[in-house]
Amino acid sequence: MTHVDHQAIDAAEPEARAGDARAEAFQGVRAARRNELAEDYVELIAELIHTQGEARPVDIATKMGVTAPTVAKTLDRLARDGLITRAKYRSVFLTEEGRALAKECRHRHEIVLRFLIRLGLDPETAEHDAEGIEHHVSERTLALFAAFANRS
Amino acid sequence: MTHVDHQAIDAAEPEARAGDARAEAFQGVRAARRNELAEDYVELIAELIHTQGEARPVDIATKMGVTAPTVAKTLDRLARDGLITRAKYRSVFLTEEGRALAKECRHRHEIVLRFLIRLGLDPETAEHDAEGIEHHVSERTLALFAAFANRS
DNA sequence: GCTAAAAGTTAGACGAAGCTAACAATCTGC
DNA sequence: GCAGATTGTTAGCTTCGTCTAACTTTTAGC
Ligand SMILES: [Mn+2]
Ligand SMILES: [Mn+2]
Ligand SMILES: [Mn+2]
Ligand SMILES: [Mn+2]
Repeated sequence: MTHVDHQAIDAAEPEARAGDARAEAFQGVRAARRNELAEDYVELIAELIHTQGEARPVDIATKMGVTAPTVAKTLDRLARDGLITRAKYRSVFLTEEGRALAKECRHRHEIVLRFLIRLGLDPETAEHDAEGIEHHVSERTLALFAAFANRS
Repeated sequence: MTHVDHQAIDAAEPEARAGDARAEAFQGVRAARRNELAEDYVELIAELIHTQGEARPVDIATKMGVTAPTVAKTLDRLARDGLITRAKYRSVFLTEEGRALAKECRHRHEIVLRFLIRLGLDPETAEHDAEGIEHHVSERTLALFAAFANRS
C-alpha cells in the first residue's frame, strides 16, 4: 500500500511499465482519477439515503450538477462494478462494498475539510478544494492532516 | 476567481445550471480535471527543455508512463489549444502561453511539495501526492500552504 | 381513477485519453 | 554513406463521461 489506492476498484491500465519514479507517480495519479467519480457518487448516495431516506437519480443529478442521462449511465457502471444495486424506475441502494467505500470516502472528505479549515481557509473554499483534494491524499498524508486538524 | 481556475483553458461544460452550492463545487472539480493533463505536460516539457535542451516525445512518454501514440495524440491537442508548437519528427516547443502555464504549474507544484514535506511527509510520498493535489488547490489554499511551508 | 407533471430510460453523438499494430523517418556507428 | 536501431506517425479500437432529443413510467392532485 504505497500511494492513493483506498482498496481501488481498478482493473484497467497495464501497470509494470514503471522503471521511472516519475512515471510511477503519474500512473498513481491516473489510477486515482479513475476512482474519483465512483467515490463521489457513493459518498453522495450514502448521504442522500441518510438525509432523505432514499437516493433518487434526480437528486443525484442536481447535487452533482449533471443531467439525468449522465447519472443513469454512471449508475449503470457503478452497478456493474458491484457498488450499488438498482431496479428500473426505482431509487438506488448501496451494496456492502458500496457502503464500505462510502464510509471511507466520507471519512477522508471529513478529515481533509477539517484540515483545510484548521489551516485558516474559509469553509466555502475549503469545501470546494476538499472535493478535489480528497481523491489524491495517501494514507500517510491523511494521517498527518488528521493530526494537524486535531491538535490542541 | 473563486475556485481552482488558474486561467483555465476551458470552453466545455455549460456552466450556469448551478443553483446548488454542491453542484458548483463538483463542476469546479470537473473543470480542474479537464486541465490536469495539459498542466502536467507543459510542466514536464518545460523541465525537459531546461535539463535536456529539448523535449522529445520519447522522453515525455517515459516520464509520463504512457505509450508514444498516446503522447502524440495529446501533443496534437496541446498544439490545437495553443500551448505548444511542433513539426513532424521534431521535438516540441512551448508557446508564450504554454511557457506561462508551465511556470505557474511549476510554482504550484513546488509549493504543494514543500508544504507536504514541511508537514512531516517523506519526500517520496510527498512527490506522489503533490502530483495529484496540485491541480485542486485554489489560490487561497496555495497561499496558506506557502505560508506554512515558509514559517520559521 | 384520470390526467398532467415529474422522474427515469434509451438512443445516439462527441471528445478525451488510453492502447496495439504497422509503417515511416531519422540518427548512429561503422 | 549504409544498415540497423531508435524515434515518430498513422490507423483503428476501447472506455469513460458528458450532452440532447425523444420516449416511457410513475406519482400526485383533483
Ligand atoms: Mn470529491
Ligand atoms: Mn467528497
Ligand atoms: Mn500533476
Ligand atoms: Mn506537477
